[in-house]
Amino acid sequence: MADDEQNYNFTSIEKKWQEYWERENTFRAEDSSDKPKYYALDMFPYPSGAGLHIGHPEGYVASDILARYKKACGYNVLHPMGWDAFGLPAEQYAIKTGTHPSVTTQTNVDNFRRQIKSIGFAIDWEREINTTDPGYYQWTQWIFLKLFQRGLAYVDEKPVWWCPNLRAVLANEEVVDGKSEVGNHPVERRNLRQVVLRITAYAEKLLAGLDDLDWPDSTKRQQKAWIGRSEGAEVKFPIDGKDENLTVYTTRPDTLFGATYMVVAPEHPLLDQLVISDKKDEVNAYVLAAAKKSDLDRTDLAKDKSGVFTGSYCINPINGKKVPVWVADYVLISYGTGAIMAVPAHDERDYEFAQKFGIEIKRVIAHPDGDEDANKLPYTGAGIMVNSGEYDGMDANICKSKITADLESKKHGKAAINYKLRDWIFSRQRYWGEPIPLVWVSEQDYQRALDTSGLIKDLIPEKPVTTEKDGEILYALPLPPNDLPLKLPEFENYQPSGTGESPLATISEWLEIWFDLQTGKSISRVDPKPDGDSWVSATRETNTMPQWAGSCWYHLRYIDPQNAERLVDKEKESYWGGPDFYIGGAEHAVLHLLYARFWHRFLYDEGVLANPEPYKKLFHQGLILGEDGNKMSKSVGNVVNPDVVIDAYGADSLRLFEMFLGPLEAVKPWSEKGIEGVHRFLRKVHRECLRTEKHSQAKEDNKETLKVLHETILKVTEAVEDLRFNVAISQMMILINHLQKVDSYSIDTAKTLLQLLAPFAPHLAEDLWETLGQESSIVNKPWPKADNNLLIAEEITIVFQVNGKLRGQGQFPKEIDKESVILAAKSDTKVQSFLEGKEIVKEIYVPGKLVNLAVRG
RNA sequence: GCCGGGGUGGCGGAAUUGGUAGACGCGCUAGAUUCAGGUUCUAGUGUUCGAAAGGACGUGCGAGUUCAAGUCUCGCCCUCGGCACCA
Repeated sequence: MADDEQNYNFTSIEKKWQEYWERENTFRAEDSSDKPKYYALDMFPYPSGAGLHIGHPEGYVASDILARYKKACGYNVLHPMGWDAFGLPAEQYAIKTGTHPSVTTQTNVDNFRRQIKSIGFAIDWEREINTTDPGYYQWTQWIFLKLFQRGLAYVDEKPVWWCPNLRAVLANEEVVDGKSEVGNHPVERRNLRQVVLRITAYAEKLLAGLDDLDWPDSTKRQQKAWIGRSEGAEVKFPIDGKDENLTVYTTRPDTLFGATYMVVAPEHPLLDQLVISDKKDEVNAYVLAAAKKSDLDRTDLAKDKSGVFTGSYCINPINGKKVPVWVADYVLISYGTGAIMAVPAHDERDYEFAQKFGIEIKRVIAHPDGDEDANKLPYTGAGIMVNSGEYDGMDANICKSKITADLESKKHGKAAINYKLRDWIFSRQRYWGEPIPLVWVSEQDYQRALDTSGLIKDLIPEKPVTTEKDGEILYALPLPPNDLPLKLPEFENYQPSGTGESPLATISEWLEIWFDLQTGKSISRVDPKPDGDSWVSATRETNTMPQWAGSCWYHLRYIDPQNAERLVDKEKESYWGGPDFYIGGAEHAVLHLLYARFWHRFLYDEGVLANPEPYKKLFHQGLILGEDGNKMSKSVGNVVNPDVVIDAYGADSLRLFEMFLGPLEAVKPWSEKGIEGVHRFLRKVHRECLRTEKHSQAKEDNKETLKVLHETILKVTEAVEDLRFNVAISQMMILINHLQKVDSYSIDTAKTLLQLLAPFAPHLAEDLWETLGQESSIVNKPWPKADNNLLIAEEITIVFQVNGKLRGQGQFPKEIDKESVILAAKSDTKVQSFLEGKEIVKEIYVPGKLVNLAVRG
């Protein structure tokens, strides 16, 4: 290596410029500006104790390159960072060690911030947010109260994982192979009181809103499938011998004549009435067995159908025929009406079931063409109606609406739309989450609240939210918004309550309160009851919110992180709008991205926001695997720590390499050798830019240099716009390889290269920019523009093909005509050797590119 | 099972969207610099036949369209994701 002064000392360079950017507030986003705005958002991390993983920076570097590029293009750029810091690991750590989750969280956040800063991102750190700050979750609670007020929150019993040994509710990820992750104890499904959000009320809006989003198609498809809209009909089947109907939902009303039996879910409310006394024991046993199965068991054991005949019959409304009613767990209570009409001839599951239990299979749709498969059942395609009375001969698809209309006119049914989407269980029986700002009062006190004019009355939903506790019906009342945040109480014991309730249920001085029906003020019942009739005794809601809550609206808070009056200032929101670019893992394709769209759309409907959709442009970065091609994991021991990489090669090399690995969206393995390659490239840039003797003697560049330079400007610009950073980097490598080879080049060319490199390797670019005699930071220098005139060479190479195979080439002036080129091709000796004894049947000329002579013989 | 990506050198990946396949990087070979290692530089590097000039073959497999196919069409194989009894 050359002497020390010439060394690329990335450690000191990176430290120097990180301090400079912080001191100068280089990346502060201005709230009002004449410039157009650009808002680049990363999915914010959960600050785990393990620290930053090599996968985190991949997305952050991508958004940072865009942020820096847009800044150079003259935009007012917002690139913020924050912490999604509520969640299970901090609580589990607290249970184990007694350390308060807020302490753990603070330590982890500090570590994450240090690591992220060490990579040199163009982040406006004044806008840092943390979902566990009361000043933040105050507004999470505020949004919840809005949802509550509009009747979009309710309370219901819902099944959750319960571990009798741990006496605690477990999250899905705490259950591994049907056992608790901690201690390997058996777990079961158990119904517990849950707060639920009515996201299904937004199914149609969430579906329709997808159309205009610039998102990966696969993500849109997943959301569509998750919402699962289907069109069909609800059909009423009178129960034989009873004055009652069994209502089913079907997407195939055209197959109604083929309905030879019916199935109700084991949880169906009419099941008791349907079961005849002879069958009671058998059905009860079946229902009990089904109840023990989790959703997963019921769906996993897909192959073998089971069920029991109830002994009852229904009347098919279309033809008056009697059909038996069965109970089977392949029908789910949560979808449609919890009951189906089974058409074995035209549905695979019904077919399998009918085969197994010897039930009639009646074909009602004929195969449209008479090939060998024409008689094969089940047949689920389209066709012509048969065995269907007056409908015979009609096209089945057309018949769907006709039969539905006919049923409707006889009041036997109606057209219906169904969704797979379920309401969102919004409560967790945990400590480390946002407290839900509701209190529970008696029926009389609830009535009084309705009759008492004051703050609370206006915040109560039209339909009361109730729950049953110890045989008494309790009514939910909201805390007033101006009393938020409802803070998590300080607390020493994080052990589960043992009853399935949150640990908060054990803190009686927090739980039991005096509540003012007029103002919503509350104080602990440890204190004496205040004077005044409107004070009543109440208990707080002890559930907390799920981790999703804080991430449902954080994109808004970055716009106005300190605002104590509103969740976001309306003017600022209309200036910044939503993120112009949002990047994060594909694992959030449905849950986070759907929940956030729901809240955002709700706030828009409430007039709080100006835009209906939060994330216009979305991108998923691909996973970075370990060097062995496996997913990085501690147990395999293939985890790469960014701190170690930065120590060895510097942040610029890390940034560059994460982008050079391959397409941003692709899954790709890490490579130690590979990072050495990009590190060499940076060293080469460093060395070449400091070779003053080489560019001081040249005021101008030769034509070839200019061509390569402007090609590079063009390609890097296009590649950055298209998020093809790997291609941009290889083009910069081509340029530096060229500069290294020529005897001299202008200092402007070196500076242009630095500008192109700056978004990728900002520290080195800044440092060399300064060394080359510039006055200030490179980040605000306007992005270079390619000169198209310099891209066109005076001489062009045209290749000669015979029958599509390359046989020669020639240099021509760029204005050359077709005839001359073809003549030249034919005179080429090598081409001639392939033409010998053959007849030319066609001559193709692609201007400026190639000649192809098609020959025969 | 259904839906959706993807199969290009020893490896990561390029290819102006039908027009010179393998850019760029890694690795490897040889040489120069060096006491040596590292660094840096030069040349080479798809397979195969050939001493060479050059030829043949070549983008998972098989067909097809075309003057021309990694790119378009059809069939198949493999692989990676997502969903999974949704009536």
